Amino acid sequence: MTPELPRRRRSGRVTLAEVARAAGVSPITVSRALRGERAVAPELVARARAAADALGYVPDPAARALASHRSTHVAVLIPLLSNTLFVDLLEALQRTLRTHGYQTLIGITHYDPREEEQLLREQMAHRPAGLVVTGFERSEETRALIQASGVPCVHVMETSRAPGVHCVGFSQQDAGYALTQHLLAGGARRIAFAAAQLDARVMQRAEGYRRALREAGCYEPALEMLRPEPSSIALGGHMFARLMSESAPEAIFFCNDDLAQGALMAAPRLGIPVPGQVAVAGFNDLPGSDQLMPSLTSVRTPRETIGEEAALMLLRLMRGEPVPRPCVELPWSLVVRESTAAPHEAERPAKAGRQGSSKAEG
Amino acid sequence: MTPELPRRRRSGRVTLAEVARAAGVSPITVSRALRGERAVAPELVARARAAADALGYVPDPAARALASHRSTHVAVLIPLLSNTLFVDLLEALQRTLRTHGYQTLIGITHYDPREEEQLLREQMAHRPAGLVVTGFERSEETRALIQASGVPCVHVMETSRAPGVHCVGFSQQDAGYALTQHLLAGGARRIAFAAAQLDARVMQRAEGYRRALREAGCYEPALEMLRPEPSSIALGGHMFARLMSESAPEAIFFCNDDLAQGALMAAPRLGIPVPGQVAVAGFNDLPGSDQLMPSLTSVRTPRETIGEEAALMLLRLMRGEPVPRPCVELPWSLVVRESTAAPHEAERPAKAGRQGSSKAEG
DNA sequence: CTGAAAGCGCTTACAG
DNA sequence: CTGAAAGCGCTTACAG
Repeated sequence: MTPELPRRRRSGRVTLAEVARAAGVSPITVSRALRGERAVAPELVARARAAADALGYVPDPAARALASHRSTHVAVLIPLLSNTLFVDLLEALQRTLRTHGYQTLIGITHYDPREEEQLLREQMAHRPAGLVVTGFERSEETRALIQASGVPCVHVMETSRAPGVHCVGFSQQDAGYALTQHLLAGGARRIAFAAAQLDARVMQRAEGYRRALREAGCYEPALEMLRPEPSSIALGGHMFARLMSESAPEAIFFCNDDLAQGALMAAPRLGIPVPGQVAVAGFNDLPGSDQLMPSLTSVRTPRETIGEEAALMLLRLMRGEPVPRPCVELPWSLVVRESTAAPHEAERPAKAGRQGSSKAEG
Repeated sequence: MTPELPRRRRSGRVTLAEVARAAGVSPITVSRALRGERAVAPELVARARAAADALGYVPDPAARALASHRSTHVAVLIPLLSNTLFVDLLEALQRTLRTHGYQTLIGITHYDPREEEQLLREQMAHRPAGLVVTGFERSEETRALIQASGVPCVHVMETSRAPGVHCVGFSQQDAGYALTQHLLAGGARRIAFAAAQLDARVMQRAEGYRRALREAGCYEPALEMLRPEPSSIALGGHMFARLMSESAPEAIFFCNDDLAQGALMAAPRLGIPVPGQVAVAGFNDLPGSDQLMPSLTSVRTPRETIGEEAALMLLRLMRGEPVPRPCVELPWSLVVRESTAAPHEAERPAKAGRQGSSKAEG
């Protein structure tokens, strides 16, 4: 007959106190031993670890967060999940953070500053240990919220040398410049820039495009087609059709592979040979770009590495460790494929040169 | 001169006690009022709300979780994020849960039962209020873990009438059957089934395919090409090339649009007219399938609705409310496009029939 | 290097 | 319908 104990509110999980009792030390010592904090006598660390393992102890994140004012959550704000670019970034980020005991909370902003602000407010209520945000374009309120919170924050995809800013990205402008130079090298002079969404990164690519064309003395503002709506494969097809009928450029730099893929899919319907009549290039090198006919020239962006590096930087910040370089700029590479082959190349059998790619440092 | 108070560990946030003081009631009453629990006098509810708003009170999720043994986190386990299918599901899920005050923690299993188990263990440590898992295929340990935890769980993408099981999905088999019937109706007899990944849902589509062909008296096991590796656009191209050279079927049912898109992209390189020589169909209707040339016949799957319905079901379970139907089966629709056009249709101008789609209930 | 006390901010369980 | 007390499981801040 088990005695009727006073009603408890225990959750059934093994607690630190139980581990301490088993190990024959105080709960605080177990806490310190398990967290690797301070100098605890090696022997006690071993005893604490053994007892914790034996009992299957799992620290309670809620109790930990309440007592320490810091959770093991990292809030991540990205514009979209329906773009492989951000999925790759997120997977790398999440994998790296998880290895170090942190959970990732994802907020999807849909490129809307107010949505971003709302998401951030909600996430801040959960006392995240760290924060990852996309780029630098956001509302003043959001910026102030981040600043005032004191939560370590890493910016991804773009770079900035501003003091106090932590970021991991690459030079969108340099990549846009290099891609445009590649188109110029193919002999094109009338080169269009076709973009949608028009976020900061897209506009930085546009700047690279302009710089290259100005240097070559053939910048024509009329050859820019800038559309504010979300980017999509279908939109790429429409933009391609309009561009070809209205200004018939010799080459088109689409601000991302979604649009460029749409152009390549629309081309046979429109009876426009690519690259025979017009060269086409994209950006980000998304799945499918290497398989289309013709295969698509693009810029391979280092999103996995950005995710990994950003996670590592944030881990240092969250632990209060010094960060060697607050601004990490990563290399990208130009991937040259059939869609921008020079005329004489285009006449070769379709398969030739498909795997060709040249690298350029960002 | 501010008096030197004893060092506190306050986090700076507004607490329930402060709201209570401002409202002139006890903290418990404010707690109850804000949570809408029990019958609190309407006047006190109003006072509590007003005070909370005035002070900008945000409940501390960690304290709440610690005291109540339940968090506001919902753990979601999905195989991948690099497939629009799951992204659409997840976005709907997250949007609906967020509206009701729940956060979503995403775990990506990569179709690996051990990874799923590991992720679940980590997430369970955070006392999730609810759980969403993909399908029914998992390790016995994982199943036991879910069962023993007592955490409400909803299964998505597939359905099961097993007692005690909560699920939202559609009949993968019926959809596979209907798609195969469509191919038969186009006059094809030698119809191949080409699949990768081979998860439970893919094999249910295969069952639908087999059922339809057996009924028509033309099932040939040799026309099934089942590959265990992950599905991709490139793999679809390879499988298409092999199928056409080895068994030259009249139609191919690819288990998903990734593979089918790869086939459509490879076809012109291989000089194989689609649908002239072979009809091609996919599954899930992913972005790009309507833009390719020829556009791709597929099955539009109700992933957004699944996400929404699963979230609503889980909300009821988490609140302890009765669930009207524990197994929700949603309709899908057949989207007929150019890639399976009958011979006489294929000769019409390419644009004809592109937007055509017929609906069938699942 | 180790520990007893107090506290994090909430909710449960019990009274009234 | 309302509240005083106790407790959730951990860590901080202070001593020794």
